[in-house]
Amino acid sequence: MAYRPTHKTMLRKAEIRQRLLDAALGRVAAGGFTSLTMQAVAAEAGIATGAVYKHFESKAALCTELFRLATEREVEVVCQTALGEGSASERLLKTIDAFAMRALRNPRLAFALIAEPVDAVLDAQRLQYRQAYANVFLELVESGIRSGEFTAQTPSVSAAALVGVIAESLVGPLTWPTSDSSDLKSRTLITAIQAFCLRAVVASAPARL
Amino acid sequence: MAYRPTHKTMLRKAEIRQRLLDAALGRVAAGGFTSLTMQAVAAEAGIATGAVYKHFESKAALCTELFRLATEREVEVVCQTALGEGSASERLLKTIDAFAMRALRNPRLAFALIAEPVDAVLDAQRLQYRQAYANVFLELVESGIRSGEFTAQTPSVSAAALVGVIAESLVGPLTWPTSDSSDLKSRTLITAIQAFCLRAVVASAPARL
DNA sequence: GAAAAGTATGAATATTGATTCACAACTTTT
DNA sequence: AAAAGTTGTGAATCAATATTCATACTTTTC
Repeated sequence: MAYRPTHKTMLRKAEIRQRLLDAALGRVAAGGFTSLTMQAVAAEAGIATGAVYKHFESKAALCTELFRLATEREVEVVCQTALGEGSASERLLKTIDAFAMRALRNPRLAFALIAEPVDAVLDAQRLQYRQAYANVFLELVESGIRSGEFTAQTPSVSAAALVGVIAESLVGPLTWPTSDSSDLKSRTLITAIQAFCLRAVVASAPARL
Repeated sequence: MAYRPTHKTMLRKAEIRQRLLDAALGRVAAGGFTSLTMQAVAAEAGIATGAVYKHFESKAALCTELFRLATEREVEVVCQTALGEGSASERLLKTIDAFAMRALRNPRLAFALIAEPVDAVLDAQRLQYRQAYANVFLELVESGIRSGEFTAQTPSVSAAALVGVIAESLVGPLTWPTSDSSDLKSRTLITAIQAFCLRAVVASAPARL
């Protein structure tokens, strides 16, 4: 034998792989999956087009990994909030806030992850992503029902509906490039969304937190 | 001079144009905008590829027209229900039912119209489409508030949120190919969605219709 | 430093599908 | 029926990208 990958080379390889993912994420955040070309990613990462294929089987593989990473992070944050401390209502409000703030801070990326279809593979992943959010809300709703804070309802439907409310209410603001996340409008918007969601699950008079 | 289009020829042209639109709609209903190729449309309409361009400037033009027709029809139906007879709550329930039934009856088309992005031009149109629905709900919500049936809320946000609830709750069932619109599951699903929406706008104890 | 294994290059190839084009066929006018 | 305008044909062209490939460079082992 004559060559074995060593720590140093593997580190280097991992680093380039990371650079590729970063470049890809940058692309998507800037112009959606549409603007994600292998050429552009390679160039941005500082290597030749062909070399990308030493790190990722195909464009689909790259997208898949990218999607997984991006969404894992997002879901993690939301999950933390949704299943943390406090009453179910409090957690619902906080979760909506967290989700919306993150989305408004990076509208293009949020849109790409939430709505922009690319191909069959990614679409399937996106469904998983939404499902992941829905699952978080599912637990939240169920705990709210158990504790008596929320009215009787079909938790799976409510969970999907909550995801829908949030996503749809944000698509407009996300698409219109008016996205000042520190803006007064954003605050007002988020508050209104929170109120809507709370009423939907609580059903009694809208608790003022 | 020597030739002027006459009634007969114009009729024939209009008929072929219609055939093209039908073929295109069929395609979209079957496999989304992705499967809408000029070749396929031409073949399905029984003419040659190039001839399509005698009827539509470009693929984009064809898509635009198709979208306009399909959505106009849908919005019309929903609008009729939403702004017709009855209390605001009744109308809300009926509207959700109408929307959902239509969507479940033709899931692929509904998905294409609601969510599948294609290009900038169409995306803009889709926003208009959703906006059109939102506008219908906006009037509905406002009338509900005026009549005292609905609680105080930000009507524009509620309108978008309602569109979101309905769309998102249906995406799963729409994507899973389990779509029996006459199915018991569909009924149950729709009922749950209705209840969620009603609570969200009414806020007092969930009216039993 | 030579062999082995891996990685990088980037131009060439392949693919997919919109669009064009030279030409044929059909309609109306005179 | 010849002229002029319109529509139809379908293969060729164009464009945009993903993917491959012959070749060159790097790193490790001996």
